[in-house]
Formats: sequence, structure tokens, C-alpha cells
Amino acid sequence: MTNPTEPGPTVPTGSPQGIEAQSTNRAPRARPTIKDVAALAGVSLGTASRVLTNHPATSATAREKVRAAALSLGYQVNLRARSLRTSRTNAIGLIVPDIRNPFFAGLAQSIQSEGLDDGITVFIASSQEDPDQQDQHLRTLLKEQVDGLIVVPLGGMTPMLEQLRDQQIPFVTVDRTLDELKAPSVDADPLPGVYAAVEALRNLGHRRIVYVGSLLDSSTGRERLLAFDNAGDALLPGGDARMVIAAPLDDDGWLRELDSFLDDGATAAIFGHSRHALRAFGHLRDAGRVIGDRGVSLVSFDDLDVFSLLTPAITAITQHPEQLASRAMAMLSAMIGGDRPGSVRIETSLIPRESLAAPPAG
Amino acid sequence: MTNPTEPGPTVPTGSPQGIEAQSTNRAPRARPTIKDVAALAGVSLGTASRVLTNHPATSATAREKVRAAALSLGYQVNLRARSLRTSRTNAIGLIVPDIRNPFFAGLAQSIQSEGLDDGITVFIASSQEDPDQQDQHLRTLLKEQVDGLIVVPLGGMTPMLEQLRDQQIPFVTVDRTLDELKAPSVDADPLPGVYAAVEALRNLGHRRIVYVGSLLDSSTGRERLLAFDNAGDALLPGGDARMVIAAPLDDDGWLRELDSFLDDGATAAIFGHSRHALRAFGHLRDAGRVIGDRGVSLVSFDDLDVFSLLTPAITAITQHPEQLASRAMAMLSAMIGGDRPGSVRIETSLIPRESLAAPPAG
DNA sequence: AGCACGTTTGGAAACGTTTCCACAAGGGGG
DNA sequence: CCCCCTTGTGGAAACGTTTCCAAACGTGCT
Repeated sequence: MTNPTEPGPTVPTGSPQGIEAQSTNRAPRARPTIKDVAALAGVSLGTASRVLTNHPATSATAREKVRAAALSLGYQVNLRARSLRTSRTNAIGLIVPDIRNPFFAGLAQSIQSEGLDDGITVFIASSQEDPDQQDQHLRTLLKEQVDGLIVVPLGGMTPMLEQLRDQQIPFVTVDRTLDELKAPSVDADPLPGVYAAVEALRNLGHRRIVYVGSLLDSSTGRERLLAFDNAGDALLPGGDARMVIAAPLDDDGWLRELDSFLDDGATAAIFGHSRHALRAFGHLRDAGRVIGDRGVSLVSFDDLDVFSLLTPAITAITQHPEQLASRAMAMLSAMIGGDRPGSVRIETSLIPRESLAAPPAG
Repeated sequence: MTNPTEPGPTVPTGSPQGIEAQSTNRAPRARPTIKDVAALAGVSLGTASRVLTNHPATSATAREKVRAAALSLGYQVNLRARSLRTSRTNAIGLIVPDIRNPFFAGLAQSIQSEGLDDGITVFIASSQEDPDQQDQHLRTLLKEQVDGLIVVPLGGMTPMLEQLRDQQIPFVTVDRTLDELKAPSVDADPLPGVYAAVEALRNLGHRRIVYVGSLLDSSTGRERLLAFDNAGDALLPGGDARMVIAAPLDDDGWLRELDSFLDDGATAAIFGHSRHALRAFGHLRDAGRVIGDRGVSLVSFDDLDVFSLLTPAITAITQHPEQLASRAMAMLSAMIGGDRPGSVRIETSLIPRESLAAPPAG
């Protein structure tokens, strides 16, 4: 009856390759599965699973045995198998235009660590300001079955964005919004920060202020300029009190405009993009102009680390990226839970630093 | 024979819930599976799979029908199911100490887009310089069954790093290396860049140079200082030609040391950390010192965007993050393929800018 | 003593793939 | 004409989970 050439039933075949794997350390010892845990604990597969997922219907002894087995094996659940079964991944995707932009890096950091607290894995993707890369990342994330998406959309609509809109996958936009996709968004209201800046400048004695705008075709670019206009209307009613420069990102021509406005009596500048603020900072100092006290005041959107490292430190209008992050996460969670939350705006605010000071006497 | 109460074979049961899903648009229409594709194409599941994975054993007609069906359904493969079956994910994890550090942001960007080209998904995780977060991210990535890992390790060993070392999962370290984990690494050799900097300074007439070092307990911090010593030995043999400051990241006390060295006749400073270079830039200008031509020359490790925006633009020693990225990817791919590649060093090089100039006359 | 009930358990199905296996169809060479 | 080989196909198993279902096992009540 017992055939000596085939292994008898008394030999547990739980880890058949255990011995040979030991002989050569090239072969990666296969990761233990829940089946191994169950076998070692002497319980069924279902019981092991229930213990490890904290299902209430488990006995104390089963819990103890399974936990011990899992620990001694170094068992780690296979998330891909789990989510195949549960059709939930507890993962979301985040797509930013460029992770090298410090604002987006901060946003990503905040969102990811927010997720870490909530047990949600955040897959960060950076599209390098390229719609094709954005779509490619979107497609992969969908194939990865993420539960939802947080997107900082590039300028225009793309095939994948349309698909997102039409499909029912939960997603929110953050920072920038795109009217065409009817998704809830969380973005920053530039007015409070701009208003505070203009008001502070006026109270310090400034009478003529330049606004350097950029990306004027994006929602944020437009709204920041609009906010400057509104604040100016309310606080500096004089007709020639406000000057506006439209500055591209890759051409320094606008610096000449800025110089001539300053020569004409402007004593302060507000920048819609931190990049321009830094560029002007260097340029103005180089030209021998005083920045800060008794000189030209500078205020910039977005609060970069380097702003407080410079001398004088540059005043910022912050969009509170941590708040954007946490609201976006909350909204996305709500959507994944089945709700349809409304859009949200975060107030910007002013962070006064040395570059915000009195104009030259007289 | 034909029973009218059960659906005849002519009625395709491919998407049974199609109609009811249409009635209420709250219910997210379930994503089509390969089964739906096969049904619509009128072939078996296996055939559909073979077509979609470009298996050679498929007929032209099958390919045509399956492709058409997949297209019309908008079918996208479920990567989690696929990798459960194939035990490959075509995804790797990347862990950086802090994504807000522009150097790491650039590294991450390069690695991710490198992966995009190779069909590899790169999951980026930032540990905020916190070993616990690093380990937490490592654990999740392992549970996600990534094929491999690229790690910029924090200072010391941690439980998960030990597990990585002992387990057979392919991983490489980049930028920083940690002797304890015997993993192949790709990092930058600071000497060529530092040597070029010191040589250029000497040729311009500088005779006394300060080195501002940081993170001296990390491999990079140590090696950069060592490189400065070596370059100085070769190029500036005078005993008092070189001064060294150990600067912490969060305390500005070192600025006083810098001032006093400059007062003592030093005319140039090399910074091991870009943060310190920026801090000094602001401080020195504020103190009324000339930077650049006929003033104090500044050279900093890592090439930040803002360096070229400032005036004068700051000279950098670049570690060529794109090269680090592509070598790391290549090495990891090799490891995943079963090889055991050796470590690699990338030469740093000098990017001269305006802050590298002649010292004051006399 | 019997019965209903609550707790815990094992077994099996299912998630969406890929891939092995066996077989059918067709074609060419003996 | 038969056999063999190639090519393409369908069916089924398997990957590692969770969860449904039914059964086993006490326990407390009548």
C-alpha cells in the first residue's frame, strides 16, 4: 500500500523547497503565505485570515496561535491578492505637474503623510508639465485599481481626463481647477492674502504697486490677478496706483518693464509666481536697488523654504499647502465612501517678512 | 430540447448587469474584465488573454476580434490580478529622505520618467527624514510586492533595512550608502568637482578657502570634506590655506565663523549643502560684502534651480542626478534579472557661474 | 433532557489574470 | 493514405486573499 517512492502523508509538504532553498542562497526564499501561517498555527485558512484581519469571530486561542505563527514566519499580507478579493486597494494616486516645483513637492509630502496616518497609500506621479505623461500616469494608476485620484490638472483637457469625468472613479482636483471636468475641487482663494499684502503696503506708505502675473491662462493665474485688481480698487483708488506685468516663465524681458515702473515711482511688487520673485530679487539687488526697509518691497505667492534663507527674507502669500492637502484627502475619502462633496476654498494669508517694509522716505 | 425558460446560447450573457447599471448612474458601472472581452469577441478567455499579451500563438482573425472588443469596451487590464498570477508587478519603490529637497525631487523625477520609458511604475515615497516613516513606507511597498527598491537611506540601520538585507529582494542604494547593508550602490564621487572648484579658485588668485561642511556623519558629508582636504593638499599646500567649518542645518552660529574667516583673509567658500550656500548668500550680501567678481566667491554642492536665478548666479558642483537615476535604474533592473552588479560612482563636476570670480585686487 | 441559540470553525467559492495541457484542424512528406 | 508536426484553441488550474455557508460545539433555559 505504502509506496516508498512517493512521499508519505506524514511528511508535511508545507514548504517543499525549504531544504533546497537553504542549500543555495541565490534562490530567494519564497515569501510565506497565509496558508503557511495557517498550517504552522494548526488552524484552517479561513481562521487564520479572520485572526489577521481582526474579525470578531475568533477564539482567544486561535488568535494567539495564528499571531505567533505569523510573527515567527515574518508573514506580510500580499496586498495585491487582498485587493483582488476585496476590490479595494486602500491606495490613491496623486498627479502633480512637476514634483520639482517646491510647492507641489510640499503638497505631495503633506498628502502622502496624511495618507500614512489614515492607512492609505499615496502613489505620487509627476507629469513634467506634459499632458501625455499625465495621461500615461493616469492610465497606470487606473490599471493599478487605485480607489481614487487627486489631480493637479495641467492646462487643458486630455483623453484620460475625459475618461475620468465620464467614468465613475472618485477624484478631486486641487490647486488648479478645470471647469470642463465637473469634479469637486479644493483650491486657494487668493483674495485674502493679496488684500492683506496691499493693505500692509498701503499702511506702510506705499502708493504705487506693481503686480507681476504669470500663467494667466490657468485658473490660478487668472484669479490672482483678479484678486489684485479687487484689492487695489478697494484700497488704492488712484488711477495710476496699480501696474500689471504679464511675465512668461522663460523670458526675462519683463524685468525691464519692472525697472521702468520702479523708476516711475512704484515702490512695491507682488509676484504671482515664486520663480519671478526670486528672479527679481537677484536682479534688483544686482542693479543696486535696496530691497526691504526704505527700498522696494517684495511679496510673492507661495512660501518657498529659500524665502526665509535670503536677506532680506521674502514676504509670502501662502496657500497653506497642508490645508489643501488635508481637505483634498478628506474630500476624496468622502467620495470613495459614496458622498459627493462640494468644492472647497482655502483662504490664502500673508506671511510678512523683511521684504515688506516702508518705502524710501519722501 | 430547447427550454424556453433558460436563456438560449444565442443570448450573450457577457454583461448581465449592463441594463440595470444604466438605470441608476450612482452605481459605478463595473469595469469590464477580460471575460467580457472574450465573450464579446466570441472567443475563449485564454485566447483573449493571449491576444492581449501579444502571445504569438494567435490567429489573425482572433487578434482582430479581440482587439476590437477590448477597444469598444474600453478594457484595461487589472494589474493586481495580473501580478498575482505572474508574481511580477513591473513596479519598483523609491524612498527618498525628503521629497521637498530639490535634489531628491530631481532624482525622483528622473527615476520615475526613466521607469515610464521602460514600462516600469515607480512608487515614490518620502520619509521626511524620519526612520519610522521610512520603515513604514518600506513595509507597504513590500506588501505591494514591488519587484525591487531604490533607497536613499537615512543615517542609520533600521529593522526594515535589516530585513531587506537578509531577505533576497533586489534593492540598491543611491546617493548615500550604508556599509551595514551589503547592497550595490550608486553614488557620486565628490573629488572631481571639488578639485575643479579649488583649481579654478586658485587660478583666479584665491589663496585661502573655507569649506562649510554638514551632515558629517553621513557618507556623503564625510566624503565631501575628505575631497576638499585632498584637493587642498594638492593645490594649496600652504598650512593656513584651508579652513573648515562644521555647520548644523538648523543653527546659524556657523555664519559667525564664516565671517571671521573672511575677515582673516579667506576669499572663497565651498559649501557641502545647498541650504548653507543660500543662507550664506543672503547673509553676506546683507553684511555688505561683494559676492563674485572682486569679492568673495561661492561654490555649492548640488545644482538648485534657484542658483541661476540669483544675482550673481551661484556656482555649483553637480552630482548629475539624471546619471545617478539612470545608473540606479539599470542596476536595479539587472538585479531583478538575477545579476549581482557592482557598485558605481558618478563623477561630480563643476558648473561655473558668476559667483566664481577673481578675489578683490590686492 | 431537549432545544434553541450564539460562537467558532473548516471548506469552498470567488476576485481577474496567465499559462499549462490536451486536443482539433490542417498540411506536407513518407 | 497515413502519420506527424505545426498552429491555434478551449478548458482548467493556479496565484493569495476574504468571505459566505453550513456544520460543530457548547451553554443556558425551559
